[in-house]
Amino acid sequence: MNISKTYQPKEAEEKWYGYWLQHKFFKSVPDEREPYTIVIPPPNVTGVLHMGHMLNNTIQDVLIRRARMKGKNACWVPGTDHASIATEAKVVAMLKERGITKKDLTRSEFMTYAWEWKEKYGGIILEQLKKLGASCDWDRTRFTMEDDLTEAVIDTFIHLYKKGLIYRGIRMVNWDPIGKTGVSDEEVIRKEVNQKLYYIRYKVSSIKYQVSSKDLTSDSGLRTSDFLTVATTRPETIMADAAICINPNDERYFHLHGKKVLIPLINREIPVILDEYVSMDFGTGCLKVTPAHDLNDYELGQKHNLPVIDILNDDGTLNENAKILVGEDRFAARKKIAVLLETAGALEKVEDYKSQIGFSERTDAVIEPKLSMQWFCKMDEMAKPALDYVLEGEIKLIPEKFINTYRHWMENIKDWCVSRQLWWGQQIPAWYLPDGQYVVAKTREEAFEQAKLLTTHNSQLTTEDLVQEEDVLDTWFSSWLWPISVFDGFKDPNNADINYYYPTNDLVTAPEILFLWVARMIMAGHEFRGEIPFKNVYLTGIVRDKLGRKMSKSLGNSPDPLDLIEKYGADGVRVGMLRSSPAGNDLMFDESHCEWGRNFFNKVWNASRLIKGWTVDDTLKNNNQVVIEWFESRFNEALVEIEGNFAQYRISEALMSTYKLVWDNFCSEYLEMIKPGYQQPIDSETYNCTIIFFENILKILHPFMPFISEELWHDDLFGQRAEYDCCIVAQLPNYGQINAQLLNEMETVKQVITQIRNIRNSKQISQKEILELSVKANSTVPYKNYELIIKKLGNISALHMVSDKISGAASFMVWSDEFYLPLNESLDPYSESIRLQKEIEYLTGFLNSVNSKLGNERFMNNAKPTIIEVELKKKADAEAKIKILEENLSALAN
RNA sequence: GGGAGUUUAGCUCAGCUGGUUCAGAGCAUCUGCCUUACAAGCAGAGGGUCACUGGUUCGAACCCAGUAACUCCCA
Repeated sequence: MNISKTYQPKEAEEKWYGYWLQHKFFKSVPDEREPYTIVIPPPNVTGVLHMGHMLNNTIQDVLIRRARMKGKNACWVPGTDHASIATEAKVVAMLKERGITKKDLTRSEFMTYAWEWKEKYGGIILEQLKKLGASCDWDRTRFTMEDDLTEAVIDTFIHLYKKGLIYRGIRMVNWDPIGKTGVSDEEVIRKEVNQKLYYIRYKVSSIKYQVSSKDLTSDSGLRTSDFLTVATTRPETIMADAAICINPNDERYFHLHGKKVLIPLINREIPVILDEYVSMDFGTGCLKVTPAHDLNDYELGQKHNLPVIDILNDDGTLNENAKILVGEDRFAARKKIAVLLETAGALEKVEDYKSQIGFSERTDAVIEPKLSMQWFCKMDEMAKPALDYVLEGEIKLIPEKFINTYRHWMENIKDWCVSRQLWWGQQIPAWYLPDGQYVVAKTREEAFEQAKLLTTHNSQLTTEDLVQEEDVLDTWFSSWLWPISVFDGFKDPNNADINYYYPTNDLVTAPEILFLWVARMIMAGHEFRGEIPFKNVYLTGIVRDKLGRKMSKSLGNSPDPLDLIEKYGADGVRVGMLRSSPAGNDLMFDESHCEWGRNFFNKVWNASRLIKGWTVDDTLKNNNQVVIEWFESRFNEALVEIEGNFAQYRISEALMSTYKLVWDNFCSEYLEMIKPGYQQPIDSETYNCTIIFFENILKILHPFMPFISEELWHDDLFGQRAEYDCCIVAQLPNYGQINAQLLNEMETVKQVITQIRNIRNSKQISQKEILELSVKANSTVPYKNYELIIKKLGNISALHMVSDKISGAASFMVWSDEFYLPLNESLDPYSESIRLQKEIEYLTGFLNSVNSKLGNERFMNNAKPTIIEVELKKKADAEAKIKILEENLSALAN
């Protein structure tokens, strides 16, 4: 018998995880049972477990374990994502340590190093998930860049290209001039920086204009009608200007409509255009439009058909298009041009200015918006059915509030830029001919066949002349296929697995990737299988620290999940995470949650120690029948609650229901009620019932706390278990009868006990001092049935049913019943009368409010009959109680 | 700039169909207990202008409108 006062999780965690694996309880193969499937949101292969993963995977594990215990064929597919950007950065860092730079390597050499890195360090996170207790079918582990999944990516790209959904186009990317690469938005760190705002004068070139009086009174930047003034933080880009834009409603500038102006220093003529996009309040109200070097300007330029003049080289120096300062770095050029403008009399003033600037996460270079040729996937056609699935409820978002967000996004969807300027990933299967034309094909040979058809003038073309697109596909272009590709649905569209497991049931993920990932999986499901990929999407919150900051490595505010597991046990961390994390709401993480979890499983542990300490005496008769029946009812009631909570994905509520059942009802109430005196034996009937109750409790605890429940499942308490008789595969108990009257009566009895304890506390009478209790029952509650319970928990020696008040005794009421506790010391009549008066006062106020309701004709006419009934009962109860209290008060006076 | 959300006890959050004098839980606080399962515990207690302003209703934390603060997503 294990007598340790506290449960030691570590040993049990290792033992049982190994046991589960060894007995293949996580393994799933299609059979006749109903499937229940979850595909894991594949974590980055470079990743280490963070708190977000903990929450996310705990929820998935709870769902999958519950499904398993409900007799379903539960299949949780794990895997990792190749994460182009993050992994490539890791590999570059590794190479740097070895003194190798990426640009000295060929693509295939680089890929060799990258795979080496992946094999060595990748997938640590999956090992960490095991520590959490994740019951994934590890035999099914997939990787988004493994051969089969890569083939699926290439095939789907070609499929979409053939459908006309893939095209090339120009797009503004975040350019890192030091790293000489495009970086994703996620890798751009925005910082507030002190800058200067330069006010630059552009000369109006056509002289024909009329002077309006407004020009003279306006305090705008327009000093004379010969000039307009533009405020900019980037004077070095004026050579790339394509227009000046003003708001058409801006009265200050009506005279400029249709005019042209000259760029200072280079005297190139550009038009003044009108667009409401320009804010009249900011700067001078005149905006220089530089399509090549600003995203908004680019869009404005597209709208107004402006030329795109790119004046920057890849390294951030000015190129020939700039005409002046060619070869200078952009920042040096900024300083120099300010001087030139000043000298030319075109610089009106310079102001200090604060604004947000993007920096490259990796090189800390100021990000330069840069136009480049990218590959795109058309979205509008695919978005429509994906939107309908959600609007029509075929796919449920939990919580529902995300439907609005989803719809808004899907109705305003932009084409997806699928190319990335990296090597680690699936290289785009496009092949360029020497003349710049291209074909899309799976292999060089197929590409060559197609290319031959394109070239009429070049019969010399060989396969070697084709150059494959350098860019790889966006990582999401492989993850959007995940629910299909993990079951080989592309390689073999009719295989047993995909037919059985797809569509999957629940997807558990973070709301920030609702569009990046979830929406696209829905599109892919429809496009490639004509079916939804999953039925429910449970969106978790973001794990934040106590200050509300997102937990991140760079802030260093995230605890190491493995340390937490070490400290509080996997079970403790699991329930700690779940406790205050309703779907879609952020979780303010604090270690005290885990402490709470640890205390919870320790309570369960100690309950087992108590039961184990009992000796059974077969000759004893069962005095606890009413308690046993009550707990049965209470247990069934809790089961219904828990089931209801799960049905609505209120997982933290389900946990709280379980917690209350176990801690309050089972430990504090049931066990205390049946507990025999010290070193006294217990009757066999009560003991056997208790064992059954405890086993059922282990079952409902298992999805939340798999390790301790499995450990106790195999305790001596339950005798010898067969090898495969494990909690993980036990079937959840079915509901039985709920005796509502019994539950109500017990609530009343519990109140009586609380009141007795309360009087002890307030009168400073020790819990050990034995008292007698007299009951003047005005209701029909059969207190005698509960005599043993009241005696035991109230430390009462005798329970007298009386028909008269007892003077001089401490008294209290539960509903309309009167209770008297004669004390050794005499009561202070003064404070007792104050107490009674206060209570009467409160009840009178209550009664008045009820009476005013009942006296309100409109209430009587409109309220539902059941509500009126309740009010009438409240009135009767209050009146009866006031009457009794007044009697007691007058008795006190005599 | 566009969209979504949040605001309830000191803290973190519940409150589901509007109906128990305007409310619950855990943590924290206070009081008393080392009572032979558990001090990681037991028995109690205190603590609230349900962000603000209006409206609808017999009745509002809940429905509607507006305001404020904060958060997230997209650009």
